[in-house]
Amino acid sequence: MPEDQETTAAAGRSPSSEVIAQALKDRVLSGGYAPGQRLIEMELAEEFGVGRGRVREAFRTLVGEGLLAFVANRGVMVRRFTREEMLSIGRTREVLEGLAARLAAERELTAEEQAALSDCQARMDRAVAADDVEEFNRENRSYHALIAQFAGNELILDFLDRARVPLMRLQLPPGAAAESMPRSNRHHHAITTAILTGMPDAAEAAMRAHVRRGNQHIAELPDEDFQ
Amino acid sequence: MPEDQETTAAAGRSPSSEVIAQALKDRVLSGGYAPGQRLIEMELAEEFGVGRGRVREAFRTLVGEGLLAFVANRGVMVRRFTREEMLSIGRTREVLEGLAARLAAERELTAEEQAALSDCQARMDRAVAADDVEEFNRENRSYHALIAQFAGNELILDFLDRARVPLMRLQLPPGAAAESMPRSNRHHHAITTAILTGMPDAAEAAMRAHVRRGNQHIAELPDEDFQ
DNA sequence: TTGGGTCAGATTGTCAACAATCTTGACTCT
DNA sequence: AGAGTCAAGATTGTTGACAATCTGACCCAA
Repeated sequence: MPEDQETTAAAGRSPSSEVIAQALKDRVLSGGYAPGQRLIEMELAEEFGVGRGRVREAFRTLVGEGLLAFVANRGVMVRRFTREEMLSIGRTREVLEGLAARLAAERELTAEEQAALSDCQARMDRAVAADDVEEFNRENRSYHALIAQFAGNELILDFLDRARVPLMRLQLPPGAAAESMPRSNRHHHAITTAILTGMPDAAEAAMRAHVRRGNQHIAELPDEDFQ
Repeated sequence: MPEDQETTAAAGRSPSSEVIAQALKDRVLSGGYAPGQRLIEMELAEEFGVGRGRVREAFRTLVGEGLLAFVANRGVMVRRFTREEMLSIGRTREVLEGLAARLAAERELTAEEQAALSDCQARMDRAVAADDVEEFNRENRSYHALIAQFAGNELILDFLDRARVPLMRLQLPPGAAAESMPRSNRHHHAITTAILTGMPDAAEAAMRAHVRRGNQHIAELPDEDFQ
């Protein structure tokens, strides 16, 4: 991967441990690394053009954040989840996304924020009309990220990042398969309306129901999807 | 602190980075280190009898877990929270504790688990009757820990650990001051009953109300408590 | 006094070398 | 063939030494 080399190593001279941690985090969250994949200190040290110590420290940060798993004398690997764990995590995601929706509805959103939410909703509507699953998934991700951001609560953002890790493994946001796309978008409409009209209870309830429906989707996946 | 030296350094030969991280974590959570206090690599390296690298890696883990704050070229310090941050975190804690109560109520608790919960409740009752704030605080902590454990969801345990960090700073669980002790315990009774009788909705609602009331307490603290 | 400059000590940042451990594959013996 | 053994290579664990940076005290001039 030579172009990757250029973007990461050649850019700023000698990236700090934090920069490396962020780069690795992005790769894990975007699915660049597969779950269970082992990360080799030396390889990454060479790729980033630094000593092994810096890579080790980046590893430790990500272990603390729960993205990587550490085994003594074997190094780190991208954390892997069983179906039960994913369902547990999904349950947690349910209340956190619900809280984010509530907080967004409680806040006085700025005109720009309201527009951003409406625009995102409109793009999802178009994607559903065009039956474009890819586009819908993209916008769906933005939609949830937007709401979490509007909540204005740093910890929720952190926690949701972590709670979304296992979803990457399934490539697509749960419940966004072709058949469930229209239903998912109906949920979105209920949430969008509740937030824009300032109804916290309704926003939280709608979001929780929405996420719960997605988790149900995970429960129904065949065993093969979990190795 | 010479006796501390003995308990940590002299015990097992050369503690690993993880052991050091755990030891530091305990000190932060138990108030052994004050918020804002700077931790010096060399000091700790000598105390534990290891090189600086191991201490640095322990630091990085704790930064990832949100216990320590890192500043480039200045090292780490025990993380300090503003009142706003504490309220944001409290809000998150509200839904997480609520979910834990719900999951505990949804599960079929074993006889032992039911007894443990009842016993804890009884001890709190006695503490209230005896007007023993110290004892009530201790049992209150056990009570919440017990419920989180009964939820059987690893991630909630992790998240709640993190969300409870800023409370340590205030020495006592919020809402457990002498005057609010009876009210706090009335809440506990509602929660205990809902869990033992298998009423998830009631358990979650009661727990959320309980935690929210505690957060209100934080909002009313004088500015001096936040430095 | 006050503002700024500068220097020494303290502390963190970084690496490369060596030690310890694990993994792999070939080899042997039954 | 199968199981056990061993050695070589790969990878992680650890440290000490040196470089870079920050902090605070001191000094001097306006």
